[in-house]
Amino acid sequence: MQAHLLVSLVRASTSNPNTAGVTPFHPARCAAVFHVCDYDLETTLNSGQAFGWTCSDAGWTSVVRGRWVCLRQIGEAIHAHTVEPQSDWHWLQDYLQVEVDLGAVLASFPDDPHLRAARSACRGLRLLRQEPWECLASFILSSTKQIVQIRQIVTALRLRFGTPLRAPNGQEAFAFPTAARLAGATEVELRACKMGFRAPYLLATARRVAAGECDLESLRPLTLVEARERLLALPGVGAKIADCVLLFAYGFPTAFPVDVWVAKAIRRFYFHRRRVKPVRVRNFLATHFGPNAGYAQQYLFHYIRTVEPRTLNKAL
DNA sequence: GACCAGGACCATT
DNA sequence: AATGGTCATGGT
Repeated sequence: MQAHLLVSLVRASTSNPNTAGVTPFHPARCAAVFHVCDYDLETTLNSGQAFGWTCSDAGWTSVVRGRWVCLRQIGEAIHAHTVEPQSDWHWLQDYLQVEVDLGAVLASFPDDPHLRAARSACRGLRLLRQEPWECLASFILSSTKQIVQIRQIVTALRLRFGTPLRAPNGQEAFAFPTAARLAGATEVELRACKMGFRAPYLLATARRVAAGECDLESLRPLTLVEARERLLALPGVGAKIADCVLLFAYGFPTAFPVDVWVAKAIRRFYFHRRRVKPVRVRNFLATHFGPNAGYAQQYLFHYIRTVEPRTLNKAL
């Protein structure tokens, strides 16, 4: 069934009654409200898939598709406001994936006890649709880093190399730096952002992307296998990071990133906590979780991290 | 102070 | 194919 999305636009300063009949909405406003159900914005923005959001009294702010934006959820409404007037909000609807029928996604999960527990522990958790370059670069920086540290590195990168943007009250914000901008940096400059041994990987991949040797937009129409192969050819991109980008940026619904947490969850929940051969795990992952396996992965990740964060290591 | 973090890569078995 | 070492940095 179609997700019932309602986009109502908040009256900014002056309303124009003459636009009725042409479009129900004022063509250019700086605020909008998305009515959503089964959507937990905070959980979603904090779930380790995107690293560019900061929370303040005003709400969650970041730069999406080149626009500064601030979000705040009140009940079943996500309020958004921007600096520049917006003629449409498809860029944000797409990023937030507000039209996805989460109930249908969850219903496609296999009905096993662990996913049932994960579903009730992760109410409203969504997958976003990020921009490929920002997602790819962020996850190159993610290897053996805690989520809080990935955020710190991404923030440092934005401040140091990011594209400046107008923010409210005459302030300045920074979008995630382009591949071209990072390609012109040095490894020493990148290391100053505390990314350590990941610096040469990020630099080399940025140079390939900036040089057009890997056109991230051209991956969109490819199959999962083809797109994965292209990503795996990039320096610093292995199976896990490739799958993150395929799931979080390109929206391949069966991409299934396996990090240390998901590996523990799989072993614990589905293999009696025993050591398993990688090929057995792969066969299991390819068959058990269904058409939205990537979503199931995100639920397992969030579930095992939040519900039992500390007892796990001893238990295993 | 030890252990670990949304890993990739390379050299050995 | 699969294990082990190495690579920075900082949270817990």
